Amino acid sequence: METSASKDEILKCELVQLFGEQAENIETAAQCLKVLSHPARLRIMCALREGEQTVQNLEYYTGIRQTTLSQHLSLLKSRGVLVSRREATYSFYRIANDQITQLFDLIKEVFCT
Amino acid sequence: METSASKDEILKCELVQLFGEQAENIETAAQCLKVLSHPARLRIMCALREGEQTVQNLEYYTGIRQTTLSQHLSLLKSRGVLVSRREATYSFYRIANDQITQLFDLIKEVFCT
DNA sequence: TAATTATATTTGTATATTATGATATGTGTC
DNA sequence: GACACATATCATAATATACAAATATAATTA
Repeated sequence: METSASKDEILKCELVQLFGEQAENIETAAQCLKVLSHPARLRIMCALREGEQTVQNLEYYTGIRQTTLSQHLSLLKSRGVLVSRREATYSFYRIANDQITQLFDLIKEVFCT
Repeated sequence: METSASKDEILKCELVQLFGEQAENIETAAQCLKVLSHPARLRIMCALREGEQTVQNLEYYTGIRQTTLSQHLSLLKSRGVLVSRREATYSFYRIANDQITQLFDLIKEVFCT
């Protein structure tokens, strides 16, 4: 295998062709997948699939304790997977956008069929 | 929110409805996503998308050092994401099945468009 | 204003992951 | 057998993550 001085250029070019416009996309994808790759957070996603929920409902549906749940929600939100709105004392969380929903649906399809 | 004695049954029932036949699927999905959720391993997947490659080619394409690469490959293989075959001194790695390929393609679509 | 409820943050600790250098194995060639 | 090459494994140190208890905040109600 040739290891010329332009190795890095070739490498970069290959990866761009393979993954898209910017190598940065890989970082973004890895970040998002990482945040989804936890049983507790997948359960949260399941519970949110049909629409927004309060934290207490999520606590009930997922069986995750409030402090832990709040931390997972905070992480999911900070990575753009979820968004939330406040109404009185309640926080409502929901899936941030259709792309995430689509990705989640395929994950479900791949692992649950 | 009611917190009756059958809370666990209800919870379990909800999750089964939401995610599939067994809650075990969630664990499996989390495991697989986790192993994909690393920039180096996504680059490996990119390089393998069009077919099998030797370790040295992967080293060249991804820019990951041999020891590190070998460990990532080992992890991907042990989780069923990749398979390998040996030919003389070379190891050829490839994506294990169509489901994984399909999942990877969607990830690419979601994050690179 | 005090008490209550819903949610968020902080902190400590245990565990997992990562990259690296050193080393080992396995295969073909001289 | 000695050597070179491709790949795998091991040990370790740095870093990241997970969970829970305690505490804080924010809105509501008595």
